[in-house]
Amino acid sequence: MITPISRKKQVIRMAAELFKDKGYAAASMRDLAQKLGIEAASLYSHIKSKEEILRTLCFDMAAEFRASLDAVEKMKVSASEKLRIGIEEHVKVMARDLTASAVFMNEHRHLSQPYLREFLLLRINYINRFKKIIEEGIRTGEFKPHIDTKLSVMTLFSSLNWMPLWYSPENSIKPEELGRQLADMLINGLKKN
Amino acid sequence: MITPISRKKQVIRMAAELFKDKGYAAASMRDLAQKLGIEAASLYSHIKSKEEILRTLCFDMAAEFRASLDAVEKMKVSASEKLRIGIEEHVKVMARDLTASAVFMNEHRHLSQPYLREFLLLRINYINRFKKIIEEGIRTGEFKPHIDTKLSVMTLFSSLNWMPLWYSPENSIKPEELGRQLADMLINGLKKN
DNA sequence: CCTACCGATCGGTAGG
DNA sequence: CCTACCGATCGGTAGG
Repeated sequence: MITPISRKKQVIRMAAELFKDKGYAAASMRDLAQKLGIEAASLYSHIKSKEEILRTLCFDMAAEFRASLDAVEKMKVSASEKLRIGIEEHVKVMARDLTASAVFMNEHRHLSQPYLREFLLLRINYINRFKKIIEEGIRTGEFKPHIDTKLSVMTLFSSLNWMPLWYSPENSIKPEELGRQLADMLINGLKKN
Repeated sequence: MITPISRKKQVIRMAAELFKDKGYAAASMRDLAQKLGIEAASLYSHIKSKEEILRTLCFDMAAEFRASLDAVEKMKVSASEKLRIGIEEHVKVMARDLTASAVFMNEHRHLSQPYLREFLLLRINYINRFKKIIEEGIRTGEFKPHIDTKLSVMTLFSSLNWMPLWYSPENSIKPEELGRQLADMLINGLKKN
């Protein structure tokens, strides 16, 4: 009875690749079955539905992001340090599964209700926690007083969330170094000062 | 004979909204027909195929981005000024049609060959032109010497390209101001210096 | 712009 | 995990 569990995970992992490559709606269960070398109908002995796979991928990633930020918020460091570490940890979580991260970001809108609503709440909550860090940095005088926090935080997440689409750890820098450089760019900018 | 042209544009505009909201693959021609108050079959007297609409949207936007960058490159200003103006103009082009911009960014992958290949070439070309501006800024000493130009330019485009998904000009700052702030954040960072 | 319709493909089930 | 199959929906065409 070890097989069913790991086989289910294998199905989900292959589905993640397929959803990333073709998009959720354009990826068929027959495509997925072919990747696994089985018949389409056989998939349903491992999973309940196509959307169950998407739900698993999206909510598992959400839980990981949340947990990483929990740890960062507890740290007794300055706001700019907190932001830097938060960015680095977010990158680390994505780097652990770039495929699932891409699905999380691009395909969550295909969740049906009430899951979609729940997902969006988790996401806005996560974003707001980062926004509070930026606001703290403005109050303490670490960040510029005039910055638009909503714009800043959305720009931050845009940069972070697209990373899984172009980053490949093989022929590039390591995730830790990527996170460090990304944080440096967003906090300190490109310009010499 | 004025009707056919504007009606076709109307079909494309409605399709853009639908593709943005549901994604290209999940948006059906019957959905589109319903939005226009006609039968699905009637769409084909205005357009040749579903993909023709996507092609029009993607390549029209690409042409606008290209034209805006052409103008910026001709300017006799410093690299950091060129980057700032390039960002502001990119935002302006997007703001002119946020819906088409969102489709351009999120749905282009559903183009079939050889259009997909052509589109990706246009896009990599555009990105490389921005990369050269950043490299110029490093040579002239305006930007930090150690920055990873590929990472920088991808971060830049991530920030820019997600904008159509969260920005709405009604209850927020104007496009020009958004472009200015976005450029400032990416070039100068959040930190006070 | 409509009615009528087509072949292909979809997610999923029954029963083994 | 398979064979056999279902109802629904897809993009698109013929002919008016």
